[in-house]
Amino acid sequence: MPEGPSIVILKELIEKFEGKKIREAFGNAKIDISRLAGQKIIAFRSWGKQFFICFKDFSIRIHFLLFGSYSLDEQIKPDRSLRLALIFSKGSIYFYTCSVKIPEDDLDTMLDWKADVMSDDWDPARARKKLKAMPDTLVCDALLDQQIFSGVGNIIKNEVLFRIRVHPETRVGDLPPRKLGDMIREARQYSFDFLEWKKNYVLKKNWLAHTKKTCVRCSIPLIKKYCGKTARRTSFCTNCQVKY
DNA sequence: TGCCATGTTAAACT
DNA sequence: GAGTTTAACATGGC
Repeated sequence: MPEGPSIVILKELIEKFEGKKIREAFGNAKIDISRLAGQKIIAFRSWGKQFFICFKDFSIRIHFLLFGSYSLDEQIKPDRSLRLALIFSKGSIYFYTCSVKIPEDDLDTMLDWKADVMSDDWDPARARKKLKAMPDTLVCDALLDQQIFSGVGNIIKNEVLFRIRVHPETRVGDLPPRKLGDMIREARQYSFDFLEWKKNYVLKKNWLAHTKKTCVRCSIPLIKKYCGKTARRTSFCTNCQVKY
């Protein structure tokens, strides 16, 4: 569920509730749920893996972490921890096992919208600038940095590095400028491919490296290693992916 | 059945 | 205090 493209899918599915008034709200989220009833939803916004329900004077931030889920217009699913339910005169939204918060700060001051790889405001030059400032960081960690590539998760990381044929333990500063450009471009491009595949339920089928045992290019076994400071699972080919 | 995973935060350390 | 490591959270798929 949690990578950026999945949140974009949620945003599209939920759009019909924009401008609608909440009739009833409940759940075990640790926020003041009583203030929600009667509120009109001004907009839904997404920033990377974060999803925002915006009202006139405040907003709710939903983060699905690893196990979060949601359902629309359904009965509440049993045996799942219901964090927040929003009931409308026509339809409903249920959020399960996710983080629910009401941020103190204004979203536009809190978030760099140009860092969201799925956004129309995505700014690759800005990403490059941020990367230039951290030459010692490994590329596998850099791709997961939400301040640079908001929305990129572990799947996208693995697939991008395989696509651009770069070893995950390459230092950012050691990447040739062209490869750095490739990484920034593919972080966005793969996210959109992810979006289309996910919509068509063929995401897994299109994985080239993530969870794979052998290289689709040269057939040798892929390395599975928990790379970098983030120590997330990384699959890569020591033959096809160059360490600069 | 047990292990592991599309993630982040906060506490506990050095 | 900084930077780090560890624990916690919680569900479903293989």
